[in-house]
Amino acid sequence: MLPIEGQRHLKSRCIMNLEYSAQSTREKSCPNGLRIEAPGFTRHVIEVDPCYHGLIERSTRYKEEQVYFRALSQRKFGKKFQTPKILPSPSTGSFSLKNLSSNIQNHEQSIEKEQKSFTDFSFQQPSNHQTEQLWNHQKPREQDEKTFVQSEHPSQFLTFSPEISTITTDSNSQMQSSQLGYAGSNINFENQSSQIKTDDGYRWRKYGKKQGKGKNVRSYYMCVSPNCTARKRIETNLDGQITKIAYKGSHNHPKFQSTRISSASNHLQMAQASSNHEFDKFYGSHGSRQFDSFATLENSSIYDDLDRSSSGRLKYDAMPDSKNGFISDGSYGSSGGDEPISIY
DNA sequence: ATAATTTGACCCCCG
DNA sequence: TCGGGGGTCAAATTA
Ligand SMILES: [Zn+2]
Repeated sequence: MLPIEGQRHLKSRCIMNLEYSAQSTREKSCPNGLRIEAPGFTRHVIEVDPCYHGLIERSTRYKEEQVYFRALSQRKFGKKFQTPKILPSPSTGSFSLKNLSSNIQNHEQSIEKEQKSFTDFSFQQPSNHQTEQLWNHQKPREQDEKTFVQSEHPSQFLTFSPEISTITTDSNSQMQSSQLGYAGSNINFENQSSQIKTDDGYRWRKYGKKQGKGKNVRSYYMCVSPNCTARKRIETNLDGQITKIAYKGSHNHPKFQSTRISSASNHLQMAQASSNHEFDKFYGSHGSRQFDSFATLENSSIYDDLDRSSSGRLKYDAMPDSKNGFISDGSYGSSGGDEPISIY
């Protein structure tokens, strides 16, 4: 699944290795540059070197300890144009990764991973005071530490002083950076999915992900059944372990999981799945163990209308005892959320 | 071609 | 109004 070198897709991305951004949560573009939101941090603004004005419009999320910035925005240039050849830099030209390796020191790992080139922006640190605190602790797990050392320049303002690069990454790049990284860190998606069952008899499609402040990541799923508006939110900690699961809305159909790959493990569901035809029994019997919390949800008329007025776009009527519309499943030890919870 | 995931961009609330 | 957050959309990618 991971792309291999020389694979078809070539992407160009302008990647900057910012040490400090390791734990940034997300970024937003702002008039003066890029705003980086990091848990615990006060906002950071990255000033963009003039030569990049208009070229760097937004950043992407960080992956591991890095933050990738994309230089051109599709919006600006049209979607079709989406593969920005990162312009040969105004100032410098493209470079190969070696150069940057020079600058960016500690990330050998990362570097090697990205054998492609990426841009390294050196940053200065005008004022950095409190910032660092964040850096120190927070480093999640082992891999990170070695991988990165972002000690020296935690800065609040970064300035790109680009040596730009032309990156031509082929897909492997991404894999290296992101996936590898994760893989390296003990848990990777697959594992977790396998070891921790979150299967509740429904099929969900992921539609969003967000890193919350601190150490949890929330993944949002919606039921794949047509017209079903049920949603599920899974929170995981840094290690990828699920710490909480919450539901929102109710299903308008029986459980169905037929499409599940008949992996040995899902027998029970299969059974139920097969009976999609009877809607009736669904209502009566579905109460499979822990997810009964659903029951509570169901009766509520949450979904009557989806007007849009609050979060995001759809609005659901406030549910009693629900947070943001999601009702956490009690059985998941909704304990603060740091502790991995065992499922099943 | 189809289905699912990824993820930057947005929306909305709140202080 | 900005900025911190939570949640969602949807085009692009992948599978
Ligand atoms: Zn459903």
